[in-house]
Amino acid sequence: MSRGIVVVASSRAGKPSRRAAQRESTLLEIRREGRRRLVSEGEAGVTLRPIARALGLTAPALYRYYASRDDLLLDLIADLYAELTEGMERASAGPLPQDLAARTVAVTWEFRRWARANPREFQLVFATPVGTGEDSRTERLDACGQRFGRVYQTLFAEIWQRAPFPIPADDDLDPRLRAQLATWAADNDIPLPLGALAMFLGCWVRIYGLISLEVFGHLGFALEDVTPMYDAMMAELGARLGLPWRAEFGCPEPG
Amino acid sequence: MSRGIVVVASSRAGKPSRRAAQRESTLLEIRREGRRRLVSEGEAGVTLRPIARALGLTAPALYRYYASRDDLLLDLIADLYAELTEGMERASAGPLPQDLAARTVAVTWEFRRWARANPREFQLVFATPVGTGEDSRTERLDACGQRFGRVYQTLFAEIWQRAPFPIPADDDLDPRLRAQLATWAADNDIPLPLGALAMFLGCWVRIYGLISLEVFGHLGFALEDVTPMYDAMMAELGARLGLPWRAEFGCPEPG
DNA sequence: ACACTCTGCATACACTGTTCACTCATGTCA
DNA sequence: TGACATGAGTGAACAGTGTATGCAGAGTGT
Repeated sequence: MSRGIVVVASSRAGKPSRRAAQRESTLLEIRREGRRRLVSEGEAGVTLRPIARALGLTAPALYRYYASRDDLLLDLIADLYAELTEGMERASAGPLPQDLAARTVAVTWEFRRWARANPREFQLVFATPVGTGEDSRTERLDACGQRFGRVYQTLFAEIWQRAPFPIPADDDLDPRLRAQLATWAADNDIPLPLGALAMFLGCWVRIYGLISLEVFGHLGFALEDVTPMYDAMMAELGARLGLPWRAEFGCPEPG
Repeated sequence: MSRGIVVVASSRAGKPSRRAAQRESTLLEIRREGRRRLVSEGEAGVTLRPIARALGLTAPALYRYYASRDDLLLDLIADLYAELTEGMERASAGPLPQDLAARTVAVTWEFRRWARANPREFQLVFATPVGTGEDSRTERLDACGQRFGRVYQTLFAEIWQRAPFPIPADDDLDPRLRAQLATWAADNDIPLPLGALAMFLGCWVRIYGLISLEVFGHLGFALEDVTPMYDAMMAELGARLGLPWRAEFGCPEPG
């Protein structure tokens, strides 16, 4: 289902017809309003009638723009997801290109910042079981996920290529794990040794694990403020990756 | 609100009156039916009318047992959570008490088993932002969380006390982190050095991170079957904790 | 000016959680 | 045993929800 909405054709020339412009505008308004509700009240707060009312419409009118509520929601989530990725890409491009340590810090900090600023969206994107919802959902978010993953993957590859760091030898890897890593590397043309890939996954597990635990409040039993532990983890990861760490990488701001 | 239901008084003597027994029975049926729907269709699938219909009642009747749908849901989630903890406690008690490596493996394996068998409940319990829902929710689940945490905490303390393993010195810890760990240890009478506590949190981050990523399908981009990586991680954690690892700890079964 | 498409609306349907007034069986007490 | 209170369950109703249908009117291309 879910693909019942056809993009309106613009008038033959390049300039969009008045109607197409109007459509684009209300489409934007719908997303803006929906997003506000998603962020402030969570997934359940995205309901059609209030959204429609906010722009002077009625609920069925929204079906001219989205085939279903789920479609709208998916669009909103994908938007947030894309924004996260763009933020991380910007963060990665912020420091000098050759300052890989600073770029790693900036990217991960942006990830954490976004997660803490948008806990509900973080849950929707990063902590929702697969197979929940329709396939279109999984499909679309997978596309976003690939772009997200590329940020870390390219950064990691750069780090390795600039200055290889100690990794486990292929023979030290579980044969089953080794086979999977080999498949992954081959399918995606990743020019890294298998041990480095294992290391990459290990780093991702720790970054994701710590930030998730923080966002979901599952470190409160021990830590009131996760930032010091986050800093310590990043420093350790930096050390393992052979990144020259600097004092300024620690985050001064509390909470 | 949410506490509008008073337990019916049993007749003066110990034996429950016929009515109290009946009540207990239908209460159980409600939970059983609700649980089935929660597991099979997720949080949104727990709706009053179908549950009531399943036991030959109407929806308002359920309000004699639960003050609201949220209350019922909370009960169901807490039940699942408690079952997880009990499963892990059983797993910890399975091997010989002095075989700490086997107990660690068994406990964590049970955690992973439960998470994969109940992804939706795993999300509800371990991956839902704090502050979502009412305070009673947070409160109740926190109580369950404490019991859950105790399984790992006691096991970890036993490991350390039996045979201390290398830990960072206090001076090597970030002062802010050190202070938080000290507070935590003091408030809960944990007889472990601060470095060991940092290590505990680090282990928890990795276990939680890997299992979450698996359950939420965020390792599929690289690994088809997470078990080998899980085994590798457990072996590494075991090595760090000085646990004598044995080949049989690896899980033979795929997927 | 025509025909056509697209937008939006009113209505309706089947749901949802929840409240209210009411009935009727059960339990308690004089 | 009779009187009374309690507690379980009901049907009706309310305010919501997503969604389907049919119809009006505006925008657009010929």
